[in-house]
Amino acid sequence: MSEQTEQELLIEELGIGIQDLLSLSPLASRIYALLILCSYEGLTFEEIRTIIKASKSSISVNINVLTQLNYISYQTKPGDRKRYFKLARYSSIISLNAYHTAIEKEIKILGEVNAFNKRYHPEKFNNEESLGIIYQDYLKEKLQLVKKTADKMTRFLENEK
Amino acid sequence: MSEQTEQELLIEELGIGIQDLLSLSPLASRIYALLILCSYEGLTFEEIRTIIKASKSSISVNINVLTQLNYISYQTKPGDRKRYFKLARYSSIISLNAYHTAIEKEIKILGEVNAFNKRYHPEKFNNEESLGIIYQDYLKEKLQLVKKTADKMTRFLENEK
DNA sequence: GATTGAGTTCGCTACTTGCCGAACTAGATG
DNA sequence: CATCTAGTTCGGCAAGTAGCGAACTCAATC
Repeated sequence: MSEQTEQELLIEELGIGIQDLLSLSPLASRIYALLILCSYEGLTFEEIRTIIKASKSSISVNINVLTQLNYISYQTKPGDRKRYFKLARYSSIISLNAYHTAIEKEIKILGEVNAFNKRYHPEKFNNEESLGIIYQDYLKEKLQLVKKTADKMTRFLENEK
Repeated sequence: MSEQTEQELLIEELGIGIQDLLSLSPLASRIYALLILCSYEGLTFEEIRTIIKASKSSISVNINVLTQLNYISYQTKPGDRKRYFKLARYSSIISLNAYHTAIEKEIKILGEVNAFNKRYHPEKFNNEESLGIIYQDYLKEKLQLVKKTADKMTRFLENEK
């Protein structure tokens, strides 16, 4: 299988993963996937367009979304109007942070649910509390893990700057 | 604030959380949320309908979806045609397992991406490998955590049967 | 055997999403 | 100042979703 074909298949597969994980549009996910696979030197608007096979307008909109979210960034070169798109340096950390926030919210809601049950259904709380607490612990551990990973990544990126 | 009002607010909040987390429809998520809050004795179709304020048909469809997915189940009583819906005993474990599968898939894709980069962009792999490996480790730890939690819950539920 | 009650099925509508093409803008370059 | 190139904006269309109401089924009861 050629690099191109292999890349195309990976973009589709990875794209769907990204779509589920970050809730981006299919096109935005494919662009993100492409830049994960080969953005070291940066790809131009036209290069992205040819590989992804979508209209100028859609590419434009979705590149802007990804830029806004800090998932991608671009460089320019003197005497060259094109922009060279690549993964944003801290993109992985950005998305981990978004995940961190989501977990915090889940913990908050779970706390409210537990409080509600404790107050209005104390009779069944023996049961619920324990399942609730196991889940609460799980969320807290996950939060730790995410934070630890983000820190590890930051350290790594700072080092090789 | 009355129990009712508080419950309604919690259903909305928790419902949205469930919707994002399990990708269920808004209505299915609200029903699930309701049963999380007060399903110990089981709620009838009509009770659910009055609290959630939706049409019979929509309630029917969404209850069936939740049942299919093993998130909820029901009991019947002799000489009573109604069904009494409640959380399925293992619902939390069911959803943790779904999550487990999703993480495994993510690990697989990440492996493919790393292999692709190693093969076609070895020059930049020093960098990529390290970020890739940090993320790989993170996913593996998360997988462990999910498994551990599911086991803990299973043990708990077996015990108090 | 007619009626009631619990739930299902079907057809429809309103809304949202994702993308496209065509027209446009703005900053170089001849 | 005209032109070319990189990218944006706008209007619209096609497909998918969520939910509704009305008609239906099927079992139990009178």
